Amino acid sequence: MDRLSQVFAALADETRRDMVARLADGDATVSQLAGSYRMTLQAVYKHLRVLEHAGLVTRPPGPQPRRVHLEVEVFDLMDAWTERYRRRAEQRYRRLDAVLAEMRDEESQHEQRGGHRGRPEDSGHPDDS
Amino acid sequence: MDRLSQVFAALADETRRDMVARLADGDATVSQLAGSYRMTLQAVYKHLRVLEHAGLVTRPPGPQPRRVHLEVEVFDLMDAWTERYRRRAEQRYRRLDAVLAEMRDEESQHEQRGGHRGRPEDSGHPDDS
DNA sequence: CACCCTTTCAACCAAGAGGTTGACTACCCG
DNA sequence: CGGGTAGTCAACCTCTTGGTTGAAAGGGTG
Repeated sequence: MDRLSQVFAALADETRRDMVARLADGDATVSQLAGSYRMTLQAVYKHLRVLEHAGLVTRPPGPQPRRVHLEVEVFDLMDAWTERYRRRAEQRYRRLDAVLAEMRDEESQHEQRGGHRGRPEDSGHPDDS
Repeated sequence: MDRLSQVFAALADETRRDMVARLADGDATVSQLAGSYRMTLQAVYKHLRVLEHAGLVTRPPGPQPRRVHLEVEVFDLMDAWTERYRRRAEQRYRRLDAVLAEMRDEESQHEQRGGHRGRPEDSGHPDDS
């Protein structure tokens, strides 16, 4: 499972998102966190491990009450991904607008002509995910 | 399952993320999409339904080759969420920096004094996810 | 109408995720 | 050293997920 999948999967769970929210206000220990949820400590611990494997959270080793720390930089990963495709889609819209504008221009130049219904499709996409 | 969970869960799958990438370059039909993956058309269709339920994709009803359309606005939902907690964590850092600076100041004012090791913890968090 | 292509539904299966209980390890403090 | 608290591991259960095959609708076009 690649990194991005792990991050998205980690945040797809409401409990884990709530933990992130909780940790944004300050580090906490496993048992402190467990106090907030109606499930066993072990279940909370499992959630924590998911967040940890996704890199959303770190637990610097040390003395007994180990504190869980949120690593917000991981959000940048998601942002980069979404931004990439948001941008592409927007560019496509702009291109489409341009094409439509062009068609309008042509139509108004030589008024009334046959219906040209060519679909500008089928441009092979370069297959990067 | 709430909306945000659906969106994150939808994007937690590599195949579905690739579909989003593919659709960012233009709408496509189910069978066109299916051509790109080494799984049955029905499996692709299932993925599409997940994306659709998450609101990441729409399929305006109409004549037979139904085209799948990407709805990038949904990304705003995720952005809003991440931004919220990123901001909180940053504010917390700033506050921590301020506290540390203050401690340094006090120390340098009346040089050498007893160790005051009060942990500024336990501020009840307002429990919103 | 009959055909063909696209889309959709349904039943089934293997693997994974979220949760539980129970036991075991690690550390701190008296 | 002994006990208590915090953290961890492991086995088990159930429900969901990603995938399969097989079959049924939908809807243009000859």
